[in-house]
Amino acid sequence: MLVPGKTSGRAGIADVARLAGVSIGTASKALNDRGQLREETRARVQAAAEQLGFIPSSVATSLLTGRTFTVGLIMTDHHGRFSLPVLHGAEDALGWAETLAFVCDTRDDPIREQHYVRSLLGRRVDGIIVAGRRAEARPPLITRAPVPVVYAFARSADEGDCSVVTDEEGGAVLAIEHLVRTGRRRIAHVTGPHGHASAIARVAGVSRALRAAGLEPVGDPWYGGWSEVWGRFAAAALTREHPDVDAVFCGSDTIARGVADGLRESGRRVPEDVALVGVDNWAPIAEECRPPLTSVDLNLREVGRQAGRLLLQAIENGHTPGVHSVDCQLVVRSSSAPASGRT
Amino acid sequence: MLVPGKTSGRAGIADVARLAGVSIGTASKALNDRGQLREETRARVQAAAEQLGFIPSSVATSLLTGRTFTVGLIMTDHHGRFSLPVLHGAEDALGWAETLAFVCDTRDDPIREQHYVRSLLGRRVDGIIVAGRRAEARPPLITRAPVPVVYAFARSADEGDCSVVTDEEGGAVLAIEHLVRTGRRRIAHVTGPHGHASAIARVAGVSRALRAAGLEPVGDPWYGGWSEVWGRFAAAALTREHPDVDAVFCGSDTIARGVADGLRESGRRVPEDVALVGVDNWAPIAEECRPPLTSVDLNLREVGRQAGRLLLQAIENGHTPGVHSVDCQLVVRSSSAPASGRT
DNA sequence: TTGAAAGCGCTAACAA
DNA sequence: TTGTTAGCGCTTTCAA
Repeated sequence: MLVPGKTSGRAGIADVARLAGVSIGTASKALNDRGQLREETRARVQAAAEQLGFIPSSVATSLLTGRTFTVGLIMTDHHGRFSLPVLHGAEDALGWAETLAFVCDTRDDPIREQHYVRSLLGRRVDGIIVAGRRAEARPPLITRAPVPVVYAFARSADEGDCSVVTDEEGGAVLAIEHLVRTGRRRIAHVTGPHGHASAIARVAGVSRALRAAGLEPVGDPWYGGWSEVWGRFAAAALTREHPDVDAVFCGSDTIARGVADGLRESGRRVPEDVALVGVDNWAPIAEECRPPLTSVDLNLREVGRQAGRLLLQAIENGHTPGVHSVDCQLVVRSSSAPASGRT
Repeated sequence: MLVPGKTSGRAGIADVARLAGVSIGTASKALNDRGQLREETRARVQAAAEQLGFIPSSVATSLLTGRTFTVGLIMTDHHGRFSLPVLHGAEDALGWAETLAFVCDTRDDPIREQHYVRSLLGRRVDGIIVAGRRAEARPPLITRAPVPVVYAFARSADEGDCSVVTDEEGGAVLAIEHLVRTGRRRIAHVTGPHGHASAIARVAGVSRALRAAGLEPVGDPWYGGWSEVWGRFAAAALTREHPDVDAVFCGSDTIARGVADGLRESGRRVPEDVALVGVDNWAPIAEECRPPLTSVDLNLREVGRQAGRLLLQAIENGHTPGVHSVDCQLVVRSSSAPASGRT
């Protein structure tokens, strides 16, 4: 089955050495700028390598050094809305092709996850990033990994692990502060399912920020789904029950878009009568919203960047346990423009 | 810099052999079910491996066999709407962790692409999948790769390469046929920018299907952008210029959603007065559309699956040049329900 | 300044 | 049935 020595047509260092008329060891030194070599020799070897299109096999050096400059990125989020930005951030931190990432989509299946982890370990990855799909804590990897693991976005339920998360509560605070600063006083909160970790965190942030501003909430938080339908429904009910509402903070851009449509259809103008802020800053929704939606960006890319950085650090200098939190960022669009001259 | 022999705490086959009281060679045979061994020995070795949590280093076997069971997946599509399904399909074909994929996002930067390719080649990937972002042909990889390359979604401009694409023209035909079959006769086509490959292919499909049905197009194709704003604008203009229009085929779900809103706001009911079909079957848009949108699915996952399959085939049995086309699939939702009893 | 040789973890011939 | 050895492609001592 295994045919040894299937050295493809690729040039090896032996070919380079032969072409340059030096020994393999000398060629190695020349190519890696190590040791003491005559400049002429070095140049000759490099020219030979160039000519042959020599690309050193990192398989060989990995075997030698025990390091592969390779990590695993496990994503559980099938459509990638959350995992992709994390991947991009990780790529930033991993130095654009310095270290490469094996991406594994587990489809939320623990069996598959285990498979992937084993496979990654067999490939001797230097570390693993686990990118979750939601803000809930997730169970740690089943397989005990002999390499560092960093959880991104969804933190590990094990406090001894290293996780990077988004400060969702802080994001809500940002949103409310923005609304207050732009003159809104009657602020409602429409969010996703009751009991959902993100919803809980944001509700906490809303309360905190409203209290700090000396404002009463407009009714209880409105729990529902993450859909536009829910947003439209909530908008209708909200204007009926609290006709004086002048701002709505929504648990997601999707909800916010529904609220925007719902408000418009019940005769309220956005942002003149009611300001709107969503969460996710998901371009296809936020930018197509009428009007374009002010939104809290979860800064997932930065989460990925941090995760990558912490992973490299763990690989080089050991574990950094704990939950590392990344701030959200408010992206202002027209849906929250001040009603009048109030600033 | 390179510290040789940094054998981490991981168990190696030598440890397994020692624990089982056999030689390394014997341990290898036992673990790989090769050679003739006493059953008892095999079991003892396997137990030892189990106990030590031994996972064989594929780095070593890769060096030996010249095959890494690893591929590169280059994506140029930053938000992953097109590349992710391709990745998932590829994972299907690559046998869920049998072969692992390094995912590289080039951000459409040729320099970065070159970097990644070199890095992949250094890691001795068995092959490369290049997942494009649009239906336009793309220039082939700059670096001549000594391994098979398959282009997915965006085909290579070089006909000698192997590409897997979606049959966009066929998708348009599917849409028109569906509309005709459900009794529509005055069918308009609103699409993206003039000159865009996808738009061109779809326009061709529309003409073909209309001609086959013996119908006249309702005016020329409406070229614009891929946005909802364009859809809304087009809907208004369309109903003004062609009040008898009873169906609109849109170049994307986003456009279709704009058209849906535009129609509703000019007093047309969807689907009672006007049926609507989009392209992409992008859940967050198609499902949130009012009403939920019938859409042509590009079958990107199947594109990825094919690409993976062709790549493996190329790795094992050599190159399969040419453009391989995958059919689209119509996903029917309420936006195209028959107006009355006509079937 | 260069070459020769050992060895990374493992498999597969060959020897015992 | 088991052990020994060579070697995959490279880096790095150490000797020349």
